[in-house]
Amino acid sequence: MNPSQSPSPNLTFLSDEKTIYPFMDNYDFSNLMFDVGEGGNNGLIQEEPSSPTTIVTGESGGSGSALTTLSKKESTGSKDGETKEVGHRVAIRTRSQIDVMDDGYKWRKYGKKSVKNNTNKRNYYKCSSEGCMVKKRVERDGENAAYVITTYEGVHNHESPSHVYYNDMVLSFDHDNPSQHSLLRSIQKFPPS
DNA sequence: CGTTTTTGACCCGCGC
DNA sequence: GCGCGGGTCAAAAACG
Repeated sequence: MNPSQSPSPNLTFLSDEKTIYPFMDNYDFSNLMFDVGEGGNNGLIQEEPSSPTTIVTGESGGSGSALTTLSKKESTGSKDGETKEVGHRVAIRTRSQIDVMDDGYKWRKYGKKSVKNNTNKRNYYKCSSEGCMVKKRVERDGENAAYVITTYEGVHNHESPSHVYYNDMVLSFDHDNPSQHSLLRSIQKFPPS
C-alpha cells in the first residue's frame, strides 16, 4: 500500500555513536530516544552520556529536539557461547503526516497489533534483506495523531539498497528535486566530521 | 509470477 | 494454571 516513494536518503549512521538525521522538513522531530543496549551485563542507565549528541532537524517546525540515551540491561544468557547481539534500539518520535517514513531501507510488514491505551494499531516491520534481522515498529500516538513513534531495533548488516550514504548523498544530490533542498540544508548544517 | 500485505492464530513472559 | 498484553508466524490475498 505504499505509494511511490522515492528512496530518500534521510537517515545516516556515522561510524561513531552519533547519528544524524537529515530528514526533510516534512518530518518535524519532537523527541528522540536512544536505547542502546550493550551486550554486556551493564545494567546502568546512562541518562546523559559524556558526549551528549543533540540532534536538531526540521528547522521549520521550530520545536526543539530531545534526545535520550538509555542502556538496556540485557542480562547475558550466562551461556558461554551465547552472543546477544541484539541491543540496539532507537526510538524516534516525530511529527509527521506519513505513518512510515522512508529511511532508504526496504521493510516488510509482518504484524499488526493494537496496544493498550491506544486506539491506534502498531505495525511491525522487518528488513527485507536476508540476514538482516533489523526490526522496526511504527505506532501513532493516540493522543496526538500528528505524532508518529518509530522504533528501530538492530543494526543493518548491509548498506542501504538505494546505496545512499552520507558522502554519497551530497554527490547524488538532485538539484531538480525540490524535496531534497531541505536535505541539502540539513547536510550543510551537519557537515561530516 | 515473485514479493509484500493482510489478518487471525499462535506463542511467550509475567502477574495473579 | 490461566489470562492478558505484546510480539511473531504464516497462508492467502493483493500488489506491481
